Amino acid sequence: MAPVPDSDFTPRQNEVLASALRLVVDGGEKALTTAAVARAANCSKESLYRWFGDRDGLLAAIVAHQAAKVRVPSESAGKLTAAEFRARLVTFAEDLLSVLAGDTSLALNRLAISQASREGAPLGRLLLERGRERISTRARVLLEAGRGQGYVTFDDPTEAYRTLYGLIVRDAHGRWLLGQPPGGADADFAGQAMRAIEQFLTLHPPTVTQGSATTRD
Amino acid sequence: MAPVPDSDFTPRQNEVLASALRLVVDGGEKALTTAAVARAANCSKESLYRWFGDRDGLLAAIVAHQAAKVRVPSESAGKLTAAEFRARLVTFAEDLLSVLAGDTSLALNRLAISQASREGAPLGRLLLERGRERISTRARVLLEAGRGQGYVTFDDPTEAYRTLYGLIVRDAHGRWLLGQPPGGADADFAGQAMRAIEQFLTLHPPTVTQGSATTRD
DNA sequence: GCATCTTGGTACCGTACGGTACGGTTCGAT
DNA sequence: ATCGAACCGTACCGTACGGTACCAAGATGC
Repeated sequence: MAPVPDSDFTPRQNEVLASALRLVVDGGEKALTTAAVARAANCSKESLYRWFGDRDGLLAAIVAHQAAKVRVPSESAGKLTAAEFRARLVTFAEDLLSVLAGDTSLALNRLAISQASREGAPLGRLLLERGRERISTRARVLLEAGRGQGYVTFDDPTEAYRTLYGLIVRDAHGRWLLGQPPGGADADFAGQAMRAIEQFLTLHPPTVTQGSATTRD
Repeated sequence: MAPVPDSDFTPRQNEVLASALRLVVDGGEKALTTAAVARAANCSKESLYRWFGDRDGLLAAIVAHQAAKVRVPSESAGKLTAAEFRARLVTFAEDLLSVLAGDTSLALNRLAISQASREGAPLGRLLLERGRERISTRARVLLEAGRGQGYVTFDDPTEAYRTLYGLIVRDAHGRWLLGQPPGGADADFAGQAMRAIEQFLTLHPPTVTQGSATTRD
């Protein structure tokens, strides 16, 4: 039961964390004062401190709370045709762009980045381990499945994933983080995703030419 | 002569801004209090406010000050051989990685990102316009010169540049911003640069096979 | 009814920081 | 020599925020 305990937080605490997340998404870190959280969540500051220790603990809890609900479709990827494999890649790319462009992702990344100068950078590491690492794992599983079928070629899955990431995201994430809204060509996630996969498969071509369903442009 | 007026700041003011930059590089935004700046720069808070208006003005001045000293090698790129063109691309890639991994770049990007939630996000726009835009312009000039000679193929220079950026930087900048130090394979800027250019030229191959100095694998 | 626990609400404290005022000093202009 | 501007150093003020203490209300057990 408890398919995923969300985190080690009680329902009430998760409720409070959701409120806090709303605050930080809307107003940035500056808006995330303990008093504001208490008011927004209808709880007392004393409870906040009892549950999360201090403000940093609250921040960490917010990140953990959100990271816990990053559900990876698990992919399974038992047996795929070449076209299915390609479609999975495109879907992954679209998902990645959607997530990175989302309000919560941007807000949490900004939060973690702004705290990254502090020694240890626990928030950044949390985000890397529970966010990016999960996503990259999903992609690597998919890539290795494709390689097993000869749909794609590479030596190091991590290296291949990083190239894939670069082709999908390019400089968009950086621009979004700096406040430039996803407009213009950015917004066409589907088109960006297809282009990226096209390029990726050009760099890591299949060993067997099967189907060649994709028309070059 | 004042080879470049740095900005519209007096030498003394630039000196103060340099001190402030040191502060923010070392200790993050939290360390950048007006009192600390005044102490580090041996100037009075009153002067800070007279010169820069308020704290936000100071932040903007710091960004402008640093952006002003981003010197682009201008490239000129009059007539290049294929090998020279390729070498220029590799150099650009190495420069880009070096800059992005540098302390000041990371500190200023963190600063601008942490303020990006504020409406208008003036710091982020400043960084985009005076930092990234300058760099991308340099790259686009180079790319168009290469296209003129048939060393590379693309339709839209901006699109091509973004792909180039993605292949060079991949997810490294994001990881660095989150506090993960440039270690392991990341640190090999030269190797990363060569790989990226190799991949880029594979995606945007020359129209004329001249020299073919690079062994494709 | 009574004790105990948890939680919400409010008041409070200490501090840190943005911003201002003022005295003293240097330095160039006249 | 004198004036005035710019500037440094410091003291000061108001506020906002992190963190704590205290009290009231409901729940639970006996």
